[in-house]
Amino acid sequence: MLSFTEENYLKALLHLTSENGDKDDAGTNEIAAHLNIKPATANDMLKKLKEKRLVDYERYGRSSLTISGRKLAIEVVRKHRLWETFLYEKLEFTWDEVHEVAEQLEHIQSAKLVDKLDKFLNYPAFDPHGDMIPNANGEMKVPLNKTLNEEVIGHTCTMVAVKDNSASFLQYVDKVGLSINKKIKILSRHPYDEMIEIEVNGRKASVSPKFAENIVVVCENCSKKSKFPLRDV
Amino acid sequence: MLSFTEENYLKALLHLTSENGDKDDAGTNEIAAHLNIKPATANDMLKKLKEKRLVDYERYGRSSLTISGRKLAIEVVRKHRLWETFLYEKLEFTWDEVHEVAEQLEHIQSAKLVDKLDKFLNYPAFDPHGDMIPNANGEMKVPLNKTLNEEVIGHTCTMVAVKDNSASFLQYVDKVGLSINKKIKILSRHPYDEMIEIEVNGRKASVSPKFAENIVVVCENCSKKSKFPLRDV
DNA sequence: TATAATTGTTAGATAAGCCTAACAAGAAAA
DNA sequence: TTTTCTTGTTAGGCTTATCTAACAATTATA
Repeated sequence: MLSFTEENYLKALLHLTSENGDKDDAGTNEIAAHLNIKPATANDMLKKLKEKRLVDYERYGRSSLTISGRKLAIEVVRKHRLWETFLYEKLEFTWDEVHEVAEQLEHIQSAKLVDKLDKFLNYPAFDPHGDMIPNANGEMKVPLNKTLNEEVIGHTCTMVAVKDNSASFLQYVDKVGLSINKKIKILSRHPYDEMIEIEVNGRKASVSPKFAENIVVVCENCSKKSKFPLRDV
Repeated sequence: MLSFTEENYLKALLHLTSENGDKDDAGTNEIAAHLNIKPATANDMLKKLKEKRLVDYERYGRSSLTISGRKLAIEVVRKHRLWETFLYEKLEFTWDEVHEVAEQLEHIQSAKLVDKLDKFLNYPAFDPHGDMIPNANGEMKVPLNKTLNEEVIGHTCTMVAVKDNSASFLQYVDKVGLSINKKIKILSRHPYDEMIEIEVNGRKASVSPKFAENIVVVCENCSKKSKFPLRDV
């Protein structure tokens, strides 16, 4: 069982490597800065996590997660984003309030809790910030930054974000029955005026290309790649 | 801000005093035993909590909570029982699984979270074990162990427990739309056969005295006393 | 390549929360 | 009332996670 602190180091390492792009390892100072602690402290912890076989660390070298470390880190990220989604969707928190509380909730130890929460939220793929939520196997759908207007007929996609934040547009979105994480099925497209027939929550609606242009979606059928790939152990 | 540990000491003291009846103070050994730690450790903490004005402690004397200590302890109990209710009612946990996870969740710091959770659960008065949940002011309704059959016409009561645990009875309970924490309004009683007309979730139903005899309720109108009274500060 | 700047490490200290072992105070019993 | 038992306290240690200050290795620069 890991301490809160240890979990936070793993999470930091995940974010500094796989997540924020190019690099696949991180320096001690960098890790310390990310966690708002001193390099000396991070150094001690890296040695401890190396002992536990969660981090690859060598004296004066850069550090990265082992496979087991990565798995645990992804589990923490999964919990964080599920809790953020819960706070936002069920408890009326605003998107900017969720992070702080989720930082605490992500450390609750109970496999059953996470799985039941996931089910309760209907297996969301994205949190209120639009970040991907790993599923129980650590896999994620990578968003393709497609708009609803570009979606293939017959496919089912998930709404990720809006491009237009005006009150009038958001009210329209609401009226159609759409919101973040809603599943949208593309039924057809009228050749005459390009109007798109969609289905949301079993309810049909017809939207214009202009409207569809401002809805960002990810298509479950089109993308399979994981942001934090969990190579086989 | 209190640590998890400090919160647990306050909770222990609350349970050893106001809750479990007669005594209104607790000995050092008793507190230590309740928390599964050594008396020496408890002794240190009692001195620390006295410094923080949360506990009344004197050398070689028995300890009790101050008004502020009691308030904080009740807040922890409130959170514990709200989380138990959430796990049971929303996440399909069984009543014997909720405690362990709630022991962790009760320490999450966020006033907004507690209040929103309370609202989300529709301000429940009892947790899955039938224990009273303090409201935002630390007040609780004391159950009177009344059965539905004894309830006054016109009053609204809350279902707390069942006396008969047979499958056939529980299915009947379910069919009528009843479950723990459901609010029941007593509409009338037919003089001919003593059948009781009730309203649950806006739905009317007619139940027999035999049925009503096996439903334990607490009447919001009949009891006002708090189990952990929060005297005025 | 020699020096300067950056980055990483070690040693020693502190605070929280726990322990054991020895001792002191108070209560009960002889 | 003296002895014994129970209860509570103190002193000194341990671990985790943090710090500062001094030092070492690596990398960049002149």
